[in-house]
Amino acid sequence: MSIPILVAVAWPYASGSRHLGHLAGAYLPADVFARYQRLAGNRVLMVSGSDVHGTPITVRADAEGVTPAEIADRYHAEFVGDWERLGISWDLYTSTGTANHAVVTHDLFLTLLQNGHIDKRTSEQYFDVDAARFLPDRYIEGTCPHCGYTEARGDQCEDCGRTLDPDELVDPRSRITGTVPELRETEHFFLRLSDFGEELGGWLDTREGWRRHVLNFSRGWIEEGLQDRAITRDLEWGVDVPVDDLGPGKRIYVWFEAVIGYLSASKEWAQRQGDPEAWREWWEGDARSVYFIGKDNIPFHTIIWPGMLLGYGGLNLPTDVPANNYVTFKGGKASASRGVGLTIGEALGLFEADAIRYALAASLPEQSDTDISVEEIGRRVNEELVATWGNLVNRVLSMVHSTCGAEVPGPGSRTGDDLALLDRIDEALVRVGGQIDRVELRAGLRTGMEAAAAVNAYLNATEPWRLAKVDPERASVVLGTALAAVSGVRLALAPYLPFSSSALDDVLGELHAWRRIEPEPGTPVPKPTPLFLKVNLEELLADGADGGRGGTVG
RNA sequence: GGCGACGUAGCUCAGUUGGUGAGAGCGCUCGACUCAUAAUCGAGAGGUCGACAGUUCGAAUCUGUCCGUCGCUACCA
Repeated sequence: MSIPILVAVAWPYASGSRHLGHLAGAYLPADVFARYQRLAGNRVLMVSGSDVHGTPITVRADAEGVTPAEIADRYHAEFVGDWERLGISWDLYTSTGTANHAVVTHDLFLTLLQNGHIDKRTSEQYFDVDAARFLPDRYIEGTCPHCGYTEARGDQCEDCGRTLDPDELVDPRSRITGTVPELRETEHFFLRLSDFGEELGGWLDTREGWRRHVLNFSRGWIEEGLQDRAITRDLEWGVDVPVDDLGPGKRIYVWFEAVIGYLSASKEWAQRQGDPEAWREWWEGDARSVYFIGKDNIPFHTIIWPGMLLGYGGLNLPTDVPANNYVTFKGGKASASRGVGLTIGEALGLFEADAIRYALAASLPEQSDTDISVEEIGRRVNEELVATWGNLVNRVLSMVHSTCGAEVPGPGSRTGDDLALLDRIDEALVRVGGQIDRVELRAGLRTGMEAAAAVNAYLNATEPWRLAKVDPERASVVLGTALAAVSGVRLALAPYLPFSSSALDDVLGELHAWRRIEPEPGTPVPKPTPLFLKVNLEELLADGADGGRGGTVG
């Protein structure tokens, strides 16, 4: 039975490099899930893209003296390169800067407006007279009322860490002109989230299999009472507002617009397929939609986006939002800007892609935050990935090469022990499939590695290197069995380790289904090269690649 | 301050709705093997499950208090 499954993945913010925490939080788990579902025969649509709007990008652009588009383009290109090198298997990776995205955003906005879920309200905001524009919180500086820090921003004091409102600042001044801003009335559109509180609460109560921290967090939000939220801003950079009664200088705010990316990307994908209506298969009826995000994104995906979908009507709400917790580096929250943890690019300079994928998949913060370091990644790679799996492949292929005439042997007559091993592997495949389907990805990887260990144990028990001298026929059967078992383990690990998996295509055949395949007898088996490189930790650390200082900041 | 969590073997982490003697990987000790990237396999040692009090026939698992850690509380997403 083939099911349409939308794999919706958090939109990375194109304001700077993403780090391993982001990778472990959303992109890697989504990719493992999607790769498995495709092998299982389901119709996967995996989409995401770069989020290119919002204030931090304009702040960075101002600081560097370039346009926001240049910042967004730079990091979008970097992300695309990261995904390529990591093997993240998008059906479409786009951005929120496309014309299509604006069209879809306008459709959502206008429909919600027409349905009465968006209204217009007036508030007071700081206005820079010289620059003739309203100022986002981050564009206002002043003295922190709590600690006296003179460079505090309108949204937060970076010295004492407290969050602020701009009107709390002593001696506020504009970051653009340095003049004293004045409060002026401004109009903005608001999403009437409060319209959906009851319905969303009821919907959450029907969710089964959701992670506890995701449900707790979401219910907490609803119990506190949903606040209507402004969805436009006084900005020049963003999707424009599709009605003109607000006047110029207003844009749709990123959090409203970015989540729409899941839908606009699906539509863009359909258009590229030459079948503009094809997206409906994943958004209507009996489709599954699974949103892979970090925990900081939970309310946007369990409250706000579902609310928008309810208000729009006719589209599926998320089936599951298996949000991850954080990966910390030596106890500190990863942050590229503070030099804590490794960016994806830095990590790819130190480790092979599959090595990174393995180490992170083994440490995914599915239940609680997990801690990682360069040393820990290296240890996982050397003592688990290389020792258990890479070495198993190498020892089996080496023996087949040297004792089976350098080709895949026929099955021969397998004994009960041989068949028991293969049964064990097939059971593991069923288990791994179930675990990945439930997004228990660490457990699935563990199951796959245990299967590899079982093959190692089988070899130690049957000792084909000795049989080769006394009973070549039996040795051939054992090695053929071991190779068939390796074929199954390789499939179990394929969603996690796509590069090393496909490196075995020549000997073991290409993967097309979630079912162990018998290697084709007679297939040439050359002298193997190691599947993974061992990590030289001392060298890495001597080069200063310690992933930052770690520890806690602030 | 408010909110959400977390504190389980040396390290990193699992422990569904409370109930056979508390688990895994790695590390450590001992043993087997030597085909394989000094890799593998087996056995073992090691924890009063942060502290205190309570509910219960019975709690790592529920309640309260305390100590410690983290995240959120943004016109970041």
